[in-house]
Amino acid sequence: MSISDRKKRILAAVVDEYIRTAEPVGSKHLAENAGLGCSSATIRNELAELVALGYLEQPHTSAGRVPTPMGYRMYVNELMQKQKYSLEETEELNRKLNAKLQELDDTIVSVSRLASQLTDYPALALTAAVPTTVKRFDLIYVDANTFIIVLLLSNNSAKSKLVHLPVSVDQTMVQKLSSLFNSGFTNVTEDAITPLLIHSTERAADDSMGLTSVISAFVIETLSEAAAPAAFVSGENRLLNQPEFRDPDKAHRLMSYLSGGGYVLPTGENAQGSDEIRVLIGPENVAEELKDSSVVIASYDAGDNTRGLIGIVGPTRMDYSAVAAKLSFLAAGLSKRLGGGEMPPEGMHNKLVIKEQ
Amino acid sequence: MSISDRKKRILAAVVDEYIRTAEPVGSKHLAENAGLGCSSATIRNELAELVALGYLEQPHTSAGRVPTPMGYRMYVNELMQKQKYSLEETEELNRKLNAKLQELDDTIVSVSRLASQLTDYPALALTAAVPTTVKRFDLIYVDANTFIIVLLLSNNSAKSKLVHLPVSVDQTMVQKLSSLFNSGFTNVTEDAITPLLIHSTERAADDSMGLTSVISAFVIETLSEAAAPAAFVSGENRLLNQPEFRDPDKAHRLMSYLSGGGYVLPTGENAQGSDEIRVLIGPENVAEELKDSSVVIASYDAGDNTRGLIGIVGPTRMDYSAVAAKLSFLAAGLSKRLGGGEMPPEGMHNKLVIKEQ
DNA sequence: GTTGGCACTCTTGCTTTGCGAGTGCTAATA
DNA sequence: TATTAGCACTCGCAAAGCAAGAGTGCCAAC
Repeated sequence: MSISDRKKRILAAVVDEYIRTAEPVGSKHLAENAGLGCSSATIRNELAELVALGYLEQPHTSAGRVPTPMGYRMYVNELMQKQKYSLEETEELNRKLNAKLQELDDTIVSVSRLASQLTDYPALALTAAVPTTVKRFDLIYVDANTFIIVLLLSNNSAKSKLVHLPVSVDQTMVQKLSSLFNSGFTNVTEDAITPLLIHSTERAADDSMGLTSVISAFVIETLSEAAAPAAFVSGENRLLNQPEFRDPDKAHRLMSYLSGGGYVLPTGENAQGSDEIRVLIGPENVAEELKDSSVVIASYDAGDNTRGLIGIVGPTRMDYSAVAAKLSFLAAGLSKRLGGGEMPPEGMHNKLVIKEQ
Repeated sequence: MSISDRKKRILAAVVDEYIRTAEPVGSKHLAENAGLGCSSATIRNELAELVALGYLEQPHTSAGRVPTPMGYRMYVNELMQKQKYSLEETEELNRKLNAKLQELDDTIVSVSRLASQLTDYPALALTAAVPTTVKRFDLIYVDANTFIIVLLLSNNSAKSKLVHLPVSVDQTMVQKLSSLFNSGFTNVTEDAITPLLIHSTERAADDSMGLTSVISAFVIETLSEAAAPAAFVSGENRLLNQPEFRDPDKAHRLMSYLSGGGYVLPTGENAQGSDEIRVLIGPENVAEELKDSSVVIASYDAGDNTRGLIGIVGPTRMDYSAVAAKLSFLAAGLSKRLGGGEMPPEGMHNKLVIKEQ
């Protein structure tokens, strides 16, 4: 069912104002400031209907109106003004992003931190879950008691570990193991590495010192670590900036839920989705702890046809527009760095596609 | 100046009770519950003197007494009952610690997390600052455009990085570089790797493709990363459990200070100190943000004659005794794992040495 | 030096009260 | 029929007032 154009304008004005001030907004204020061209009485009538329709509610008789989750939904889907960044702002963002992206290793962590900084809400990041394999093995003989395992992974990273042994190994044994692992343990995922395989390798190498199991343990650990989607949370404490979290108990509940890990982000169905931003408003969230918060999620191309997620948590009274724009920008930046994606061309990254849940 | 024995007993009772309840404690309550064997009137006289001496204060006339930082200091130095763990408790702690220590990599992070969990205060960890060098270089030739750099560091860890090149290199060049780096870049600290050294290596290798600079950049980055003392904070949000941080602004201030990094821990002078626990009470802290909080710090043996720090932040009304015991236990566990230290024998790890600041 | 007693102080929580914001309704108007 | 002005009404909120209770300081007696 559609609602009149004027109702939409009024609803948008209410949401905008409420986002700004966190105070219920009244008819008089709208008449004076929203430029709707009608009197407060008219607006009152419209507001009453919007309440009846479920888009707004009043905390109590004779307070102003406050958006319901349904009201936010409508706002996000249809009414919200898309943020446009000026050239300078784009450059500023790019500068910040690039500064973060310098630090190679934990790109996602630092981008999530940046997201939190930019939005002043807590941020979450979920790395893509990619089935990973070992592409190549190297064992570097250091001395009789020491060698280094080097794994080249299918996600194009190299992992290494120094192994110290109580017994001595000779160089030929190291070479034998190296070639055995290269033939038997490459290009298979973690679950293909069975105790059976390990055992047969051990026999083939004539290894009585447990080297085989040390190496395979490292392989298994590395693969599972690389494959598991890791979750990061940053800036939890920014919640305390929001008036709706002035109650320390409430804040604490959500914060400990957040630092418990990012189960917040729906891990499924992020395979396809492209540049769209997903918004989960209040009760749309599955987790009980999030029932009166909102989550905004962007997904990024993590390479290998996989996608990771980056998101923001805040009160339902969230600046959806600004948050969506920023996340979209960051996700594009991540995609560019990690996947085959491209930064959206100048002035285009504001073309957000908001997908209804 | 020393104070009477009874005053000490009263002071201890006040601090204990205040730690427990966070409420100012009155004379009547002490007379009834502290087992001091004298009447409330007597206690009132003593309390008045303790106030005059600066160990206690009253928030306002006719409220109970509250310890001053000086009062806490006295408590920590002389009065506090050392926590003793029963056999079961020791085992429980050991079990938890060992569970954490399984996860190899970020031992310190997980121990700091455990510390926060156990104490219900935010925890900090600072890894030891060790000048690190490369002991050995390996370059693994993967294909014409790809090779892996493997560094064996003086702290007995191996670091690796996959390098992808736009141009092709032949295997002999990789070998040449490998031997050059092994002779020129090993056993020197980061600051010995000058642009001059890099440049001369580049010429010696006849490298026109910038391989030398890629490799040396990785070396420098790895060394500085390994050498820099990293700081971790966990469980900031537990602050919100403390009544003194019910004011969201206050909590927020401290929390963002904390997540800004662990500049909280005095990094210097941790070289020698052994099993002692250091306590910084309120204004004894240098950082403005900590002036009405307390910090408890234990140091652990991180091997190579270096020591790291692990600490707890909380209100001055902190359960010093419990915190000190737990930190001491964890530090001993870390020392055992990382350094040459030993777990204190059964029933001995309660022998805390509290060092005055 | 210790204790019981007592008047005094000051916080805290509760209830009361007045105010103002904002509404809903009605009647007049375009 | 849609809009507007006017007005009475409701309700939350903050200031004010009040009673209770906790704790003190002091004094006189032991």
